[in-house]
Amino acid sequence: MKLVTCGLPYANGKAHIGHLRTYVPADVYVRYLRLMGQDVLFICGSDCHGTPIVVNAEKEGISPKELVDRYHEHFQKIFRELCIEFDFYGRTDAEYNHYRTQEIVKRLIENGYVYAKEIELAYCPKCDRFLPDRYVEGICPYCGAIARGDECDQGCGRHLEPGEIKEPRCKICGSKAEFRKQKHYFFKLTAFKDFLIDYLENKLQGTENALNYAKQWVKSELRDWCITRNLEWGVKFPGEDLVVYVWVDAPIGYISFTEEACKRKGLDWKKIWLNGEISDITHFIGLDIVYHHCIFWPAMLKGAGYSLPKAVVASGMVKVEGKTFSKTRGYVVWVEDDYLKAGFNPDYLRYYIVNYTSHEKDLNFSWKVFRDKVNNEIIATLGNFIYRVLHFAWKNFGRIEGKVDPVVIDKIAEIKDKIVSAINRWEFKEASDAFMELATFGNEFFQSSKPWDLIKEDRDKCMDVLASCIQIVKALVIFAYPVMPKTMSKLAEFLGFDIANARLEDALKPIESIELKKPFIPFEKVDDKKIEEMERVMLERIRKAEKAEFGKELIDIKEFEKLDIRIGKILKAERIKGSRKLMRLEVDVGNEVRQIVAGIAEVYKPEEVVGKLVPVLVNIKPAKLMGVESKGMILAADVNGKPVLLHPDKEVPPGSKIK
RNA sequence: GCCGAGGUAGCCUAGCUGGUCGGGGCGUCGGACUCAUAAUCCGAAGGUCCCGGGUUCGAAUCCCGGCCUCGGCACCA
Repeated sequence: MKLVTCGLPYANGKAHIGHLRTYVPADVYVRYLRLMGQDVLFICGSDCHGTPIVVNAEKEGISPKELVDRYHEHFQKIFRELCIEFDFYGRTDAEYNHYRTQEIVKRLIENGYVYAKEIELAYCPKCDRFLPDRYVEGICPYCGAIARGDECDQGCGRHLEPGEIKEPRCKICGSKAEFRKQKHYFFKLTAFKDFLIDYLENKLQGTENALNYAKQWVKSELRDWCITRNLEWGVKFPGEDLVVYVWVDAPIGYISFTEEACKRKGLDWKKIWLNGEISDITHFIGLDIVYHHCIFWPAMLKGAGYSLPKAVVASGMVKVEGKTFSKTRGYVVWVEDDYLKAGFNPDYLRYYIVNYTSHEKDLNFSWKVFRDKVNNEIIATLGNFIYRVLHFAWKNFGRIEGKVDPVVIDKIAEIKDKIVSAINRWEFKEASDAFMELATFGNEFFQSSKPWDLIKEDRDKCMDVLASCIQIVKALVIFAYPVMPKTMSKLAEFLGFDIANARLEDALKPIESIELKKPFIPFEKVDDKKIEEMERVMLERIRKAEKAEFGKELIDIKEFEKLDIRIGKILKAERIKGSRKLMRLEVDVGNEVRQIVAGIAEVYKPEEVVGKLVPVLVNIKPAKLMGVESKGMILAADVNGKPVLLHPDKEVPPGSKIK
C-alpha cells in the first residue's frame, strides 16, 4: 500500500489557485497510479490550529472552532467540485489527531529529544495571560516602527525573538504588557543533523527543488525548535497548561488521517507508519513548506520511532497574469468566487494546472492563456476528435465491428509507455502532452483515411477505419481520465466501460463490437466575452488593492508637523560591505553632519550621489543596519521597489525645512 | 553579499551523462478538405540555443568569467 498526502490547507481562508497547484497534480498522480494497478491511499485534511486562526476568530467574534468549521466545509466543497477525491479528509483538531500528537510528543520526551527552558514572554496582567506572538504589539527595537510580537511587519520586517520587542502591549485589551519568565519546551532538532544529511543525501526522493533547498538548510544552520505555545486552542502539551506548536500537530495529521482511512477500509495503518526505516509515503507540498517536510518532520518521525517518507514532491509557485501571486495586491484567482461561479468545467482548470509547465516550475495563470488552451487544445484537438469519430460512426453505422489497424495499437502502446514514464518522474505535463499527441495522431489518421469518401465506395473498409478511431477514443478516455475525470467518466459511461476499475492496458485491448447512441459534445467552448469579464474582475480587484495601499488613513497637520524633514547635502558616500542595497552616507543637514544609511546602492553609485541635495527625515529614531548606525532617513520615490532620489528645484542651503 | 532555480524563435517550452540537437505547442502566413464545436490536415516563414573566453576533431549541452530574471536569507530609516 502506497500513501500519498497533500499539504494540509490552513482553515483560515478560502481556496485559491495557489492551493490547486499542489492538490490537482496529487490527485492526477493518484489516479494514474490506480490506472497502473497500484494500491494507493490518498489523504489530506484541514490544518486547524495556530495563532492566526485564534486571532481571526476573535476578530470576527466567533470561536476558533466555528471559523475552522467554515473553512473545513469550504475546502471539502472545493475539492469535491474539482474532483479531487481523497480517501479520507480529516481535520487536525479532531480527537484522533489530538491522541496521536500527544502520543508522539510523549515518545519524543521519553527518547530525550525534548527539553525545557525558561524564556521571557510578554504577559498581560489585565487579561491575566501570556500573549502569543501575534497578540503582542509594540515597538521594534531595530527600527522603532510598530511591530508584532514575532516580526516587525510594518517596518523593517525583521524576525523578533521572544522578549525583544519594546513597550509591548496586549492586542486584546490594549493595556501595557510586561515580560515574565516562563518555561517552554524545545525539540532538539540539532541532534538530528547527521541523520538529516544522510537522509536527504541518500534516501529521500522527490523533486530537486525540495531536496536542494533542504540540504542547504541542514548544512548551514539548524536550531532547536520551541514546540509549545501559550494558547487555549490546540493540542495540549502533556502535563502543562501549554499547547503544542501547529507544526507539530499538523504533519501528525498525515498519520492520524491514515489511521482513520484505514479503519474505514479495514486496513492496518501501522504497515505504513511503523514499517521500518523508509516507507512508501509521498508528500505533495508547496515550495513554502519544504523546511517543515524535509527537516522538521523527518526529525520528529525519527525521534519518535516512526517510518520516514520516501518522497517529497514540491510544486512550483503560481503567478497570476505574469505577476507574483499576492492576495493583498489583488493577483489572486479564487477557486469558488472566480472560477466555479463563472461556470467553467473543472476539467479545464485541472488540465491547465497540469499542462502549463513542468511540476517544479512556476505556473503562470492568465485568462487568455486559459481560453487558448481550452479552445485550441482540449476542444479543437481532443474534444473534436472524440466527437467527430463518435458522431460519424453513430450517424452512418450505429454499430461498429471492424479490424483495428495495428499501427493504431502500436501508437497507443507508445503513448501508454510515455505516460507511465512521465508519472514515475512526477512530470504531469509530459503525461498530458502524451495523450494530446494521441489525439493529434487520431486526427491525422481520420483525415488521411477519409472515411467520408470511403463510405461511398467501401463500407467495410470505412468500418475498419472507424473501429481504429474508436479504439483511439477509448484510449484517450482512459489516458486523459486522471486529468479530466469529470468529462472522461461521462465518456466512459457512453462507451460502456467502468473507468473506476479500468487499467491503462485496457486501452490496448481491441474493441470487438460496440453499439452507439447519439453522442454528446464533450466540452463547451470558452467564449471571449466571459474571458473579458474575468479579466475585468481581476483588474478591478487589482485596482482596489492599489487604492487600499494609497488612501491609507487621513492625518491632520499636527501629525505632519511631527516630522522634521530638511534638505541635506550628501558629502560622502560608500557602499556597506556585505550588503547589496545599503550605502553609508555623510549628510550635511544644516547644523550638523549625520551618518545615514540608505537603501539606494542597488540603483546609485556612491560617486554619483555625492554633492546631491536630498530631503532627509531628521527626527526618526536612530537605527542600526548591518551594524552601521543611521541617524535619519533619506526620502525617495519608490518605483517598483527601486528608489529614485528627489532633488530641490533650485540650489538651497542644507538644513532648509520642508513643509 | 550568501544560497537555490533559470536565461532556447512574438509567447510557452523539450533537449542539457557532448556528435540526426536545434525539436514540440500556441500565434502568424499559404494551401487542402468538409465527418466535426469556423473544428481538422498539409506546408512555410521565424532562432548569434544570454554574452565572452576555454576544453574538444566536435558544445545549447562540460569548465572559467560576466550580465540579467525569479525565489529564500540578510536587508530596503
